[in-house]
Amino acid sequence: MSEHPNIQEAKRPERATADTVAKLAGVSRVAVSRAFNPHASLKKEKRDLILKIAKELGYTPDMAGRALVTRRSHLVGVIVPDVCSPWESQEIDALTTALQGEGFATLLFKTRTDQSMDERLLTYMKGFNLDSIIAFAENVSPDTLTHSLGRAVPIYVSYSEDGSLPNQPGSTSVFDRLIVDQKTGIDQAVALMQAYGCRNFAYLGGTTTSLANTERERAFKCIMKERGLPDPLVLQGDYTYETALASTLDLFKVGEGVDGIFSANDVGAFGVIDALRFQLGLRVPEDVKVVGFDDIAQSGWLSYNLTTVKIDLEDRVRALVRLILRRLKDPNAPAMTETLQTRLIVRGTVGS
Amino acid sequence: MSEHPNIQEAKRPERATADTVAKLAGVSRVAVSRAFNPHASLKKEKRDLILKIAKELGYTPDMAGRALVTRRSHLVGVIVPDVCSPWESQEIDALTTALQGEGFATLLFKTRTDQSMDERLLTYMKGFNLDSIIAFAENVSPDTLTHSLGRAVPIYVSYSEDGSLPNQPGSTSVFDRLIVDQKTGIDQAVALMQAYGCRNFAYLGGTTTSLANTERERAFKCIMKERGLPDPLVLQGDYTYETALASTLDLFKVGEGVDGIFSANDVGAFGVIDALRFQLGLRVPEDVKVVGFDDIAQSGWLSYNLTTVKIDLEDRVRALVRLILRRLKDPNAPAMTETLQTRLIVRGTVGS
DNA sequence: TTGTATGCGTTATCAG
DNA sequence: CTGATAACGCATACAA
Repeated sequence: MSEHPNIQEAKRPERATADTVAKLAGVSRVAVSRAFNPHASLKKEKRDLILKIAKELGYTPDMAGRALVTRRSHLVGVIVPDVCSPWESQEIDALTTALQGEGFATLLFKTRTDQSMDERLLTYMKGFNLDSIIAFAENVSPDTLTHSLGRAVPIYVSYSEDGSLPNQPGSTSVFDRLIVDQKTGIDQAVALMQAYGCRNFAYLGGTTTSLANTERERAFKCIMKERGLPDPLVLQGDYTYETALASTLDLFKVGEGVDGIFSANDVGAFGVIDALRFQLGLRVPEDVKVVGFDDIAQSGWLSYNLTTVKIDLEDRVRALVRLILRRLKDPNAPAMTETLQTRLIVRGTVGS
Repeated sequence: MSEHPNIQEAKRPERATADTVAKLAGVSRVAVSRAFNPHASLKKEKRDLILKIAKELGYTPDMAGRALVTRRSHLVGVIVPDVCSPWESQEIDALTTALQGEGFATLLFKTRTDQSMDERLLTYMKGFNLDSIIAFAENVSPDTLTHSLGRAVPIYVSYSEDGSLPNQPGSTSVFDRLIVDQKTGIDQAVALMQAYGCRNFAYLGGTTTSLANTERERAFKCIMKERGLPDPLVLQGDYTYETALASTLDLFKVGEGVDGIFSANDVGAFGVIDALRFQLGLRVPEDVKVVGFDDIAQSGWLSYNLTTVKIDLEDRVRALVRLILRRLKDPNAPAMTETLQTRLIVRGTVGS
């Protein structure tokens, strides 16, 4: 019926805009905006009408337009080296759920594990104007993050109370922290192994550049000393099953007599167990006792049934979300901190 | 030095904008825009100057502003019921990497598995103006997706060639599809089990509402018939380890004599194996042979060493990215399709 | 409570 | 090759 029918543009209809709704409702487009912002004042019946028409038209406020003026993107960036490692995927899962509940969407960024974080990814991320950033990758320093990202205050997960962080040259940048106190859980683990007669301990590490690993190793050695136990052997690792398996084979080729192995993560512990059982003909826990770290879902599976130090995932995610929300409420507040405890989950890989 | 020093605003500096760069470079802001769009024509030395100044100022084009006018958000939505299930986390990992390489960021959305997809999530997603959407969740129909989302053409993963899709009432909406031909792999699995003497088969399903499961079960039964084998017992499942374990216990409480179990996914197969070995005192593969589906990384672990039907993750992700890019190049193109093959990976859970 | 005017940061269009 | 101008969709300040 139109004078100039445009065949090409007929196919994919443009999204309804606030003006469309306003026209149909007989109000101004500001009223439409207000209808979608609960705190704005608008006569109830008018709001209801607008919302009804909006629903019919399938109208939703455009986040890009909104972000431009409110300076809030409702986007939270998550930087991970590996989405597919069980612990991280479980954390991302919980985090996404929690953030979604608060109206934020999770933007996933992957760093290449083998390579130091390049600037390109950071400037790329910056363009999205993230409201917050959580760095699970440990090869990117908070300084770099703070400096190269705009409004977002990064959240850094660290594993010791004394504020040690990578590459900080008298850093003045503000960032929030989640501190995991892993000493309690590790002490419980060592106590249990000791009670079951372990004398020769080995520590299977994660990636050497990893802060979590460095601090875990430090805490483990410290506790060994406190308990009057000899220094543990240290095995090279990288948090993967394959490396853990290989390292364990190496260990028993050379140094014999190890009867207790503490792994920096659960997946590594699985590799240790499989090497012992299927390649070395040793029994777990009778011959060698094994403890892991994380308490991922797979640790409860009967084939492994792993005794492990648990970081409570729900607690951890709640703490992260608290940090994000508080920071958004007051962008200029001083650095904030949350602390998390760990505890031992006793299953079948330490016993007699 | 300024006449009206503003103490409050001094703390968090505003992001540099195109105008800032333009002023310092002595050009118009359009030139700055062009400097960041490779296809735009701009004298080389001028572009270099702008890029250099931009780098010094830490300027990056704002995606929100850009999206507003280009109508491209560079955001790809991924809908998943569980990020933490191994197969999905591995797929998300690969997909994020691939998309990042093409300049897209991955936006993660979680659906509650136990509940049908509610409209709120969809309208919420719509606000982000996604360039594309990949639905790994199967409780949301492509019609709903197409209708309630704006420009984005959804990609649907289906498991049969005949176009069967959930809730399609003569659907006219356009959506692209990735079809997984699982029959080849399943046939190889049954052939192998048959060769090792399996006579009484059981099928452990995934979630009953899952399309993948429905088609997997149909294919399995069809192949059984083709090979002159009796109808398999069907066990209820939901893709989880725990349910698989419980279902297997139930199975051997009642119906004895099952000597071959095919699980709709690998994690389920792990549950089956653990139930057989640790709770029922049966040997795998000597007493019962087990085959899984997916070939997740954990299937190679020695404790399970699972024979399984593999979907090639890299192929799958490449196909998805191809679909996205082609659709963006031509938004009005007719529905597109990619097909994927499956094949058996032989390990230790079928043998003698 | 409501509407008008303005600006957020960018690119498309068009004129030079 | 370059610059001025308008537009994208929205929320805020201000005036009514």
